[in-house]
Amino acid sequence: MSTIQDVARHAEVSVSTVSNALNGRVDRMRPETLARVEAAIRALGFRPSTLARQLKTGHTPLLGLLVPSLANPMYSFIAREVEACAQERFDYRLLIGSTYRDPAKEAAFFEDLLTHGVRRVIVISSLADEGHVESAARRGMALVSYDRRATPGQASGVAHVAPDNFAAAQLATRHLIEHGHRRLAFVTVAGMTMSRRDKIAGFQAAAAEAGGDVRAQVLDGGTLDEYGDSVIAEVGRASALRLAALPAAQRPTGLVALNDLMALGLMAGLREAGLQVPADVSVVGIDGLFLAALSNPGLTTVRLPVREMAQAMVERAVQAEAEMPDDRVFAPAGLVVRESVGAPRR
Amino acid sequence: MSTIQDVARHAEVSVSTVSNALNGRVDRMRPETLARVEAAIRALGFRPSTLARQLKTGHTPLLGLLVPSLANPMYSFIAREVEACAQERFDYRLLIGSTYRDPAKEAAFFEDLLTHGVRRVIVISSLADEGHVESAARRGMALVSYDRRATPGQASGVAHVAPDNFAAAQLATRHLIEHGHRRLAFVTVAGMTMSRRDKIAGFQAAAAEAGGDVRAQVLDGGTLDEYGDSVIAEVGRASALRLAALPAAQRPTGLVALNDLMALGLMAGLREAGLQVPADVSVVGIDGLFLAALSNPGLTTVRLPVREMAQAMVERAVQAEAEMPDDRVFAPAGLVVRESVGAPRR
DNA sequence: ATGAAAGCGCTAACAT
DNA sequence: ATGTTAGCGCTTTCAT
Repeated sequence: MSTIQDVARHAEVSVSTVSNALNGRVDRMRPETLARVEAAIRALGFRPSTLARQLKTGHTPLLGLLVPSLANPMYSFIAREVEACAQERFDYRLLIGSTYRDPAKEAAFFEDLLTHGVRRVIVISSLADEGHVESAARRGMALVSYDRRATPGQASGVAHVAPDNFAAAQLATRHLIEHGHRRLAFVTVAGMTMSRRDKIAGFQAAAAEAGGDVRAQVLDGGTLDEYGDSVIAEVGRASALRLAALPAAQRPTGLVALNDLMALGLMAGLREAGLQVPADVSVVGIDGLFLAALSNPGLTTVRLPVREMAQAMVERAVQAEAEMPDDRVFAPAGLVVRESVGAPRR
Repeated sequence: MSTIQDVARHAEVSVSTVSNALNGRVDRMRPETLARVEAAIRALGFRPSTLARQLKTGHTPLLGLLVPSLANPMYSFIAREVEACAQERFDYRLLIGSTYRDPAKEAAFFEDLLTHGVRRVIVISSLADEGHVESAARRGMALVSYDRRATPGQASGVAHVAPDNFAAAQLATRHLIEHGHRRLAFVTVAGMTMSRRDKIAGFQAAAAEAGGDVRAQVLDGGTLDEYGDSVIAEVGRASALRLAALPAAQRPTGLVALNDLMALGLMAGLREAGLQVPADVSVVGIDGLFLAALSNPGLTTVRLPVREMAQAMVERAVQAEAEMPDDRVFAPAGLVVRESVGAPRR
C-alpha cells in the first residue's frame, strides 16, 4: 500500500497538495499540478487510508447495525436494505452485530463501536429497556432505534423509526372480519414490547369496531428463552397445537400472527394437528417477507415498507447533524392477499 | 472519550507505562504502579482506540464478509455463524457487504476493506472468476473463499472451505431412488459454477449407480439477471410450471433442487399447477434451512454443516499465519427426512 | 521500573 | 499556487 508521501514524491509536490487534491480543494492548484497528482495516484494505485484520515478528522464512514439475530429473515431483509442504502447513497459500510437478546452482548457491541470510532448506529433491539442505547447516545453517538417509539416527554437523544404497528394489525384483523370471522385471536410470544402492545391494540380496535359479537383474545405462546432462528416459528407451532386441542365451537377461526415467521409456524402446527388453512382456521401475518409467497397455502400478510424505513434510518443516522424529525412512523404498504384467509366454517 | 494521555496524567505515570499495562507487559512495572494505572483507566472509563492502535500496528480486529445477498436465508445463516464465531472466539467484528453478483460492487468492497485496514476476508461469491479475490490476496489480504475449490495446480493465496456438493446431491438423489423414482431431474439456474457442477455430478453418479432404467436430466430454469432475494425461488416456480406442462408419463417424478430456496419455489409452482407433492412429484432440497421445516409439506433436505464450515472459515481467516490446510471440504450433516418425498405414482 | 520520543498516514492551519 | 508543520491516539524502541 502506497501512502500519500509516495504520491507526493512521485508527483514532485508536497503532501498537502496531494491532500488538497484528494479532498476536492482543486481550485487551489494549477490544473497541470492536479493532473500530475492524479497521474501519480493512478500509477501507484494509491487509496487513502480511512484509518489515518479518521484519526485526524474523528470521522469514519462506517455504520453500526445491531440486530437480534441475522438468521431471522425479517432482520436480514432490513439489514440488506440498510446496507444497500448506506453504501449507494452515502458510501458507508456496515459493521454488523447480533445480540440474541443478550444485554451484555448489546453493551459489548456499543463498546466495540466506540473503540472503532463508529459514531452512527442503527439499533434493532428487542430488549425491554433502552438504557444502553441512551447511554451510547450520551457518549456522542448518533442513534436510530427501530420498531420503538420515544418515551413521551423524555428527550433521549435517540431517533426512532417504526412501522405503524397499530394500523398493520388493524388491517390484518379487518381482513379477517370482512371474511366473516367472529372468533379472533392475536398470537404472540411472551414479553410485552412497545411494538407488540401496539399490534394488540390495533387488533382489539378492529374487533371493537366490528361490533359486539366479535370475540378477540390474545394468545401468548410462551417464552423465547434463547433467541434462535426458528424460535418464533416454534412458538407459533406450539400455539397452533394448543388451539387445535380446543373444541371446534370455541376455537378462534381467524388468527392474526405477531409476524410472518410466527404465521408460518402457526400454519405448520395447524397442519400437523390435522386442521386446514383456511378451511378450518384462517391466518394472516405481518411483515411481508418474500417467503410468505412460498408457503402452502400462500400467506396473506401485511407488507411493511422495509426499504423506506431502512432509508429513513440510514439518512437519520448518517446525517445526524441535519434537522430532521426525530420520530417517524410508517404506514403499512398494504395487505398482500394470498390464500391463507377464507370464510369460516359454519 | 478519554485518551491514553489522560490516563497517564491521572495516574501520574508516562504514556508508555500505560501502554505497557494495556498490552500485558505488567512485569515491567511495580504492582503498585499497575494498580494506579488500572484505577485511572476505570475512573476515566478509558477504552483504547483500535483506530490509533491500528495505525501503529497495522492490524485491526475486523473481519470482512462478502455475500451475494443478505436476503438469501442461507447466506444470512452463514453470516450469523461467522459473526458469532468471529466475535466469541477471536473478538473480531464483522464488516459485511453484499454484491448482488456485480463484479464492480465486489471490487469496490475489497477496495473499501483495504482502505479500512481490514486484511482478513471471507468471500461467498457466485461470480465465475476469482480474479478480484486473487488480486486482493496478492495485495496481502488473508482470503477464504466459500463453496469453491482451488484451481488445481495453481497456488492462489486463497483458502477454500466448501461443502461436499457431490456427496450432498448424491445423498438427495439416492433418497429419491430408494423411494422408487426412476425419472429424475436436477433443477438448477443458468450459469455453471464449480459447486453446481459438483452437485450435478453427484446427482448423475447416484443415477448411474442405480442402473440403466433411471433417467436423469438436468433442468436449467433460466437466468438470475438481478440477484434478488426471491429470484432463485422464482426460477424454481417457473421450472415447476414447465415441468407440469409435460405429459405425466414423461414428467420426472423425483426432483433434486439446487438448494432449499429453489425447492420451496418448486413446491409452490407445482401446487400452483395443480400437482401434489409428494403424490405427483417428490422434491428434495440441499442446505437444511430451518425454513424447510415450515413448508407444507415439510421439505426433505440435505443438511449442510453450516456452523462447522463457518468456524473453519473464521479460523482460517483470522489465524492466516498459522499452518493450516488450505482447502477443506465438509461432508453433509445428513438427510433431514420430512414429507416432500414419497413413492412415485404408478 | 519508568519515561522520552519517533513515528503510523493523513488533514488543515499557517506560512511562503 | 504550493510547502511546512503540528498533531490525531497509540505502540515501541531506546534512554535513564
